[in-house]
Amino acid sequence: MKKVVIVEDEPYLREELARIFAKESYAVSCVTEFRDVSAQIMDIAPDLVVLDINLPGENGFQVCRELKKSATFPVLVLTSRDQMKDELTALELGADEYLNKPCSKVRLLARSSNLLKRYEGRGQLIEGYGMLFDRETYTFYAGGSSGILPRNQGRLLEQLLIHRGEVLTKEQLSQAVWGTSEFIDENALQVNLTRLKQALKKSGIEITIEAVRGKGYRIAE
Amino acid sequence: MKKVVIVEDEPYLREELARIFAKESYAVSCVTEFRDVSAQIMDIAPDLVVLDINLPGENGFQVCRELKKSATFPVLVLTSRDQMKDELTALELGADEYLNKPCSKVRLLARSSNLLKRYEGRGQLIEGYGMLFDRETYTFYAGGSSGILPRNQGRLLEQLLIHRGEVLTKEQLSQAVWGTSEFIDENALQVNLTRLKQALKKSGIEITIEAVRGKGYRIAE
DNA sequence: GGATTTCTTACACCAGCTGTAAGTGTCGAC
DNA sequence: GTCGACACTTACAGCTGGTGTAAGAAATCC
Repeated sequence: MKKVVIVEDEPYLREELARIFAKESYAVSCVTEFRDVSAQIMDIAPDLVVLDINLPGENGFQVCRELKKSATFPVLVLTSRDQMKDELTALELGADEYLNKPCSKVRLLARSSNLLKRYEGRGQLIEGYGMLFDRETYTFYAGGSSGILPRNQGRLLEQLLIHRGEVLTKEQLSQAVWGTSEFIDENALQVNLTRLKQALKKSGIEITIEAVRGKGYRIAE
Repeated sequence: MKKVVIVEDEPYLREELARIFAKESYAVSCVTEFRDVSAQIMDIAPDLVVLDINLPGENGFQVCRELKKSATFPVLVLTSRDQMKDELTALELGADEYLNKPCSKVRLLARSSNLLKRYEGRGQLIEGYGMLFDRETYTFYAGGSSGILPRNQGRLLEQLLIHRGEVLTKEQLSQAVWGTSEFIDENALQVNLTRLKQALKKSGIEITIEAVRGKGYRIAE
């Protein structure tokens, strides 16, 4: 069953949308507290987000931008602002669909299921730094082509991407690669990191892994 | 530079569309002969197709369906038939976008570049039989998870998917896997096919490869 | 400048993909 | 039904590519 989150401040319309999706056997959640909306949504980890742009407190565009930074699900913008400018902005920010209110029930559902179909089977794909990365097979997509990382290098990149920005200790990385932090051969980790860096460079992926002396490693911004 | 193919029978509108895209630095091709349209398009191998539904001779829906069987590029349906039914049909067939004529220049371009952005960096992904298949790395996505096929099995599946429905001779398959049809060891091919079948079964992919006695192999419908 | 940390390179080991071979199963014509 | 041709299965040995180890070079810090 697909999970959909509805972000809409007008209570009547929110309930109406919830009913429409519930009737089609979606699991529906609604955002009713309009602070840290993107964090709330990420916690739910839905398969689809229906997002209004005119929100009290927060700006819908901002929410969209934040979601699209690391989201693995599509965002459908549904709004009564029928300015072409808004449509362009939303699409520019990476929204997957933009519909004007009022919107017929069938169209909304058709577009929704179209989006879901397109995102299907992409559950474990991480997005970022101009590339897609499959956590299961360690396949990456960048610049129109794709490649595969060996298991160890893949696990390292996976950790670095998930905790992008943060510094990861060698213990954490060892844990991720070998499943244990006992008797860590620091050198083995080191060698695998070097190999990962080479692989990324060779594939034209612009990710710089930097050492933080005495602390660990992180992706340089 | 992105290649776009325009399929539109009305000459004036066709030129207008061509101009719009050319101005935005797309490489534009137009279909003017409305027979075997999908084959013509596949030959061009564009990054985007703009497709009218009302065509002389051929049905636009049919073209869309055929393209989406093995296309690695998005299809934008642009038509003056403003029936909701048509929109649903097109989306159902896998069209990536559906716009009504007349459509503002900016909206058309915005939606186009949005589609291109979404398909960017996805390598050569083929869709079909409830799965996605990457022709470069032989990674497949099905039922929410993913896996990798070894080189030979991947090449076999690739050929079968591209020519789905058709019967492929052993010579064609040997050619695809080893680059030569000279001195074909039929047994080697046979073994690899068996391995492929096992791999597909193990991954829960519902593709049945059937032998056509004395002719070759094909995917059973 | 010396100590500590990080990085590079080379090498031998091993898993998994590969083709070969030999044997079994299945189909269709007579 | 029987026979021959074709299709399939299984086991095995070779090879490629990912892996950890080791030893030494480079970078960084005090």
